[in-house]
Amino acid sequence: MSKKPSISIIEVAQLAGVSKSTVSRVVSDRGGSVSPEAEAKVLAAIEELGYIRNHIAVGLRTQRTWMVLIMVPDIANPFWAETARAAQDGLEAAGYSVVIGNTDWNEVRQERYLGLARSGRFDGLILNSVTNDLEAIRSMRIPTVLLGERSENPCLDTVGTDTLAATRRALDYLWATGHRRIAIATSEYGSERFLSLRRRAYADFLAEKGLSLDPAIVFQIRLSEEGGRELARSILALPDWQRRIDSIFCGNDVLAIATIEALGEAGVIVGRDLSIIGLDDIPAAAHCRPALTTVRKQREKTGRAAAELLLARIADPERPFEKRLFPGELVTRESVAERRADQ
Amino acid sequence: MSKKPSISIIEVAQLAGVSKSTVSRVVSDRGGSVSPEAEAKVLAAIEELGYIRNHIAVGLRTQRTWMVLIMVPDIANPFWAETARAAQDGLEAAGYSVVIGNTDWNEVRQERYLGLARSGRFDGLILNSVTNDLEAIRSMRIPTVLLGERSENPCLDTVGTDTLAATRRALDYLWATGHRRIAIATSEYGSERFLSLRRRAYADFLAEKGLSLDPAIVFQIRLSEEGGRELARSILALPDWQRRIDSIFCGNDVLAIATIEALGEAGVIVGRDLSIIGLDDIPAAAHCRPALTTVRKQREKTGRAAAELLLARIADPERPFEKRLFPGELVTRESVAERRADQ
DNA sequence: CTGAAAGCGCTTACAG
DNA sequence: CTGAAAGCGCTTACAG
Repeated sequence: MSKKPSISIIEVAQLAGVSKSTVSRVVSDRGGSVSPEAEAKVLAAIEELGYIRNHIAVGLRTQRTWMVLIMVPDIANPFWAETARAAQDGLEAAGYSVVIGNTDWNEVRQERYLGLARSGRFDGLILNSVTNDLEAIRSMRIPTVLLGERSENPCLDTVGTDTLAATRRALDYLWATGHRRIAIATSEYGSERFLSLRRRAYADFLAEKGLSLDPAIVFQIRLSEEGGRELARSILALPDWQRRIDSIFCGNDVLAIATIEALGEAGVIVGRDLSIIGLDDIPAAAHCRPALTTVRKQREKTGRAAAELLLARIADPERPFEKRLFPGELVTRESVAERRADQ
Repeated sequence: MSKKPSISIIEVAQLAGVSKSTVSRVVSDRGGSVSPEAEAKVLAAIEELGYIRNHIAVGLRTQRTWMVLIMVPDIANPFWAETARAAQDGLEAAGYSVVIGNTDWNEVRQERYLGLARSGRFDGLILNSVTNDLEAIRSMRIPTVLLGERSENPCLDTVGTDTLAATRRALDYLWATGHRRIAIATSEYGSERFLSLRRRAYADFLAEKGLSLDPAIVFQIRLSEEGGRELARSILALPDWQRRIDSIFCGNDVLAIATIEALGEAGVIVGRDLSIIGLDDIPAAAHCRPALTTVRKQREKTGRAAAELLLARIADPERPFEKRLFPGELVTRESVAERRADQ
């Protein structure tokens, strides 16, 4: 395990009896301009020496690393895992290696990864940003695609779900099943310029139905298991909560499922005492009890689209920004009760 | 989004009126040997120019990238996600950036990532290998720690759970609750030199109890949701299966939970008609119905230990190999029935 | 404390 | 088809 002497093209060239230019020509697969004999000698020397191309050096020279970084906020959430996997497929097919950065909803970590990108280590970035400072990301001038819409006029390529419409679909379903005291629980990146799309859909919905927005039932919460336990506590702590809330739209399934679980431990039966609807449709949504009614996001398509847009951006840095949003699809299961509409 | 002109220490040096050596001394944090005035001028120039250090170049020069790659077979499995997260904490504290590679149980992908490592992009590797060719990994001479014991005499640093003991614990519990026709379902990396530790524990257990090994109830299956559906099908396809199997040890929780689910759809009630015990204790184990009895692995400790061993290896490439195994802990829930011991 | 110079391992016009 | 040379952006002895 000692520092390997690191054999380079120079040694290969010597052994093969050619110049290092020639060695470089054969190892860099840009084909052409090497005689079969020379190539054979070089290949033999490479084999004999166990030469391995140093991509750090290649990267320095060519300004290309053939690596792409996908940054997600929660590696343990299957939604991200599967979206990343789909993107990975598309990128690898184009010759890139993909590597994942877990920001853990943490700005410091995100900054750290962005620093990596800035310092030339990746040819492209796919990320779900933990912050709203998209401008900072854009100004890095690294090909980037955003996973998840963050504003309506993007300054970056964007792929994701039409969150406004998906949230609306969930809310409409709650309404149709007779719910009138609908709460929302979602994370908030906290600037008024970038009011979360889920929150905006919620506000629009209430306004349209002539309902007033009760700040006490707008929960700002991390979209995680921990958030779910916290949400359950917040609900239960609300004086006379059953009068004030008959249903909750949760910002994602992980939160929804954890909330159901935590509420269950407190004796509240979701799907009867309280309705919960999620967003994502991760595998666990079908497995938990009660099974979660939710709005499905199209992970596969989203991931693939992310890869496509990134490849297009790398190929042409000047092309206009593109946004590709996919519709969500309602999946009804057991966590939403049917109430009489006049209740 | 055009190629940035990439301002380097040369421009900074010019603007600051010093040599690039001096600039380098201030940006490389090895402190020392720069006058306060020079430093101030350099810092000002950096600020004005928006200089960003190119780590590809640094990496080429210093042979250090300050990046570590963690390779896991299934990013969507919370077990890996959390273990990786713990390792990430330890590594970042030491100044490294960590990035995750998802091999998806795929040798080609693993090879691709190893290629990245070989070509100088990472200072260290933490991986759960999809193959048994540990020698190939060792011979790369890159600081590496294995996540998960693969053989008893390791040629690499290893951290993980004492799989032999953990499996044994699960089997003993099945025995203690009266099960006598115990099946096993786990993946197999397929060489006799490296018989899976789970399988070995199983064989030892049967031998000790004087039970014969029935190959028909030794299921070789991928440790995934898909594997669970396949396993359910295999069980159901076995003629007179209820006579032949009263319980199954599943190689991990993802497999166990998916199997419970699939069996449930076929009308088999786990915890009554059949007992299932898992390994890992992922969050879903507590949430599924019936809740899964399993053996808990210590993800946090494992991840931390991986970081520690890797750091130690990087610091001293010649130190003897170390193996750190943590015990598993039985967590009883609902998926294992209590049978009369004489049944 | 500071600068000139060599060099990390490669690629790429430029001649030939 | 092939080689000599310059250079990617940095670091690091070596002098001073």
